[in-house]
Amino acid sequence: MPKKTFENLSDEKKKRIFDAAVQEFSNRRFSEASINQIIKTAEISRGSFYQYFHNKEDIYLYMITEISKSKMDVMGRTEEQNPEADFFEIYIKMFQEGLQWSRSNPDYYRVGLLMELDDSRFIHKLQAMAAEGLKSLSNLIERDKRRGLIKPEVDSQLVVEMLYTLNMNLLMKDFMSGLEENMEKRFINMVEIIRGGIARDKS
Amino acid sequence: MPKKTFENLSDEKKKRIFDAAVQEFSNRRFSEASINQIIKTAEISRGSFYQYFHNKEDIYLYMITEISKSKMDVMGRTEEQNPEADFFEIYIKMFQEGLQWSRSNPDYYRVGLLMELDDSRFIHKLQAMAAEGLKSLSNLIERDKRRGLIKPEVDSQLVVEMLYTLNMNLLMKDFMSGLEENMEKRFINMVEIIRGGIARDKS
DNA sequence: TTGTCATGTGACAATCTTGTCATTTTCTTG
DNA sequence: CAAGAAAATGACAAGATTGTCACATGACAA
Repeated sequence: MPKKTFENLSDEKKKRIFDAAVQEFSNRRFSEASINQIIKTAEISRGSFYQYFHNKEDIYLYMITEISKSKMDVMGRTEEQNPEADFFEIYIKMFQEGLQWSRSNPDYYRVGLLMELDDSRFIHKLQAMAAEGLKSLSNLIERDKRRGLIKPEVDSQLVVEMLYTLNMNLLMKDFMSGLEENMEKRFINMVEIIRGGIARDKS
Repeated sequence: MPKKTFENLSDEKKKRIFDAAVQEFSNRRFSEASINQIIKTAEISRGSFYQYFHNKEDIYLYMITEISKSKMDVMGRTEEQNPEADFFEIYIKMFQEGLQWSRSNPDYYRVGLLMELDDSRFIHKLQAMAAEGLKSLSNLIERDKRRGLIKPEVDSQLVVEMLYTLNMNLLMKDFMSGLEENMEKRFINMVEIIRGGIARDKS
């Protein structure tokens, strides 16, 4: 949590600092990011920084929170929109919306990917928290089991992990290389393979 | 390539340095690993180090090469052993052998995983080279297509990537958390899902 | 105008890092 | 044994990093 002194700042200055943080954390992993760079970009003094934030973790958390807010505004309502859609329809839709969001907020998106790459204690805690969010997905799979769409013996948690892993890997490659041409096609391809692997045999 | 002065060293000293490098690179990513730590562990002076190697990349490459040799001695013959086995049988066998190798050489194994996590230019080049090795796997899939075991429209390259990604993710988790109880079971579970997704419908 | 108080500042200490180089030590060979 | 070659050494330069702290500044109220 930023200190009270930070809250007191003008919106303009707060934004300047936030943007500087995004700039840094979207180019270097948390453990490699430098406060020096942030204060240089934000044009504040070293002393000020420590008057606003306790340390690097503090500003990172602040930034992540802000970004999450922004993402929540755009996404997170896919599930409610089509209550009748099956798991894979919803999942693909979510992917596409995520893609759209990442295209309009490339920096925020890069922050997220770099977070995935980090291996500091601190970041691992955050990742664990994020993983909680995946539970709702496995609930969807369970529902489709009851509907008779998915084999009952399938480990839904495992499937969610698989999809998440493959998804992340795909985004990561895109992020690193910049080529994303048939990314969506590849994504759907992968999802279809898994769907085929867990779908209940038609009979 | 290490300098000639390094080659001239006694086997004992070479091993001492190699072991020190393994110790460091199995605990920190390439970009974070410190030469200081290596020379301290190996008990050589700073000057000596630079008389043996050009820089950090140099010793890393040397170490990776040695590790690869050691792994090649143990693995890499799975495919030839059962020329009649189908792709998934071979793949699972490979995984199991790899697991065994990693258990008898945990440090080498950690080096490999940390390499996967790094994002420096240098390491990316190495990763690209390693990826070449995956081609032989997609050949196996192609063969199984011809055998009528796998749907002809499947993108074999994509399947290999999926398996590789999932595999890595599994190993990584194990690496981080230390719990590996039902790892093999989970692995087979995942592989079976993909197999089900690309297998030709029985008819 | 003056006193108070929140805020801004950058020099500083304390740690790191890599790569170099003049010097010393050890080895080898005539 | 003695001279010349090869190897080992660690101090050093030059560059980072984070967090602290004594002080400067400026706003606001009495």
